[in-house]
Amino acid sequence: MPELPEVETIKRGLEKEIINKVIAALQVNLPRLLKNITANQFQELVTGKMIKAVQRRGKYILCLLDSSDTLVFHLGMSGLLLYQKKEETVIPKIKQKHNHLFFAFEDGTKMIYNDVRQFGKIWLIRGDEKLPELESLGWEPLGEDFTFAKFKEVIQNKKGNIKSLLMNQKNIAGIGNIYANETLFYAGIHPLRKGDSLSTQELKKLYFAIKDTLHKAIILGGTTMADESYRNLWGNPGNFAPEILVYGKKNGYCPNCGCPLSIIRIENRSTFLCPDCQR
DNA sequence: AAAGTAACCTGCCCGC
DNA sequence: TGCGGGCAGGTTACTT
Repeated sequence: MPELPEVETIKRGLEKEIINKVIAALQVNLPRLLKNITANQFQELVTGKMIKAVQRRGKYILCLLDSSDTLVFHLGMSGLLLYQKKEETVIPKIKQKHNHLFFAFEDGTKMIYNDVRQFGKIWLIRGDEKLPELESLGWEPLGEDFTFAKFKEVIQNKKGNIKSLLMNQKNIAGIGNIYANETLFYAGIHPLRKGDSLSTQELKKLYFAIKDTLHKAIILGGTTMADESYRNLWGNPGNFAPEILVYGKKNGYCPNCGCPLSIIRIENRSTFLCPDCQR
């Protein structure tokens, strides 16, 4: 589910709601989600701690605690973080049986980690210990230091297809299937083109497509497809879906030239493209 | 070195 | 109505 814009939206929600809140109680219903710590240790190290800051790196959410440990979430395909005030109504479409982690704050509010498919992962980084998953991440696509020169450097000498290069988190952190499809369509580049075959002009188009698309998707609160799987902290859908031009458009037509879109599979992921506009 | 496949999970949709 | 197959916004490990 969540790619950079969705994760950023959740991160911004968390900044509004949980900064300076103390985790009074904790309930772990699915210990398997905890990756570098046992449920007992997790309880011990997180209970009573205050959230001092929230950050995003790629598709990861980091909650910095006053103990100098860091709580890290990766939402996988279907993970949700939901915030609830005391007796607030539960969001009907979200099934309570997939609530796997409960963080109860001192003020009576709570944060729930819900995940239908259970591909999400949670870590507790102790002090200044390093988490390999974070260390290996590539450029932050909306970062100021991610210049066109850096983008070109990352792509231009690679032999793999451009879609896989975009989705490889070691190159750029945060692009998933939706935004890879969309940005390649914007740039008019066929997803199977090799990285080292792209001209400077093509790379430039793609670079700006990435910056613009991700930026716009964040402004609109991310993408919630018809199945409504993605929700923000308060259970509301994002508004980028109407802006989507090719992803998920089975039997759809190119908004540029009107010809039928094709679907191919790359690394076992559905890839939507216009065979005419993307070359 | 790169590309393909399977695995981890549950749920939904479609065709028969 | 039910069943089976395929698919879903991610990542990793293993095989060709």
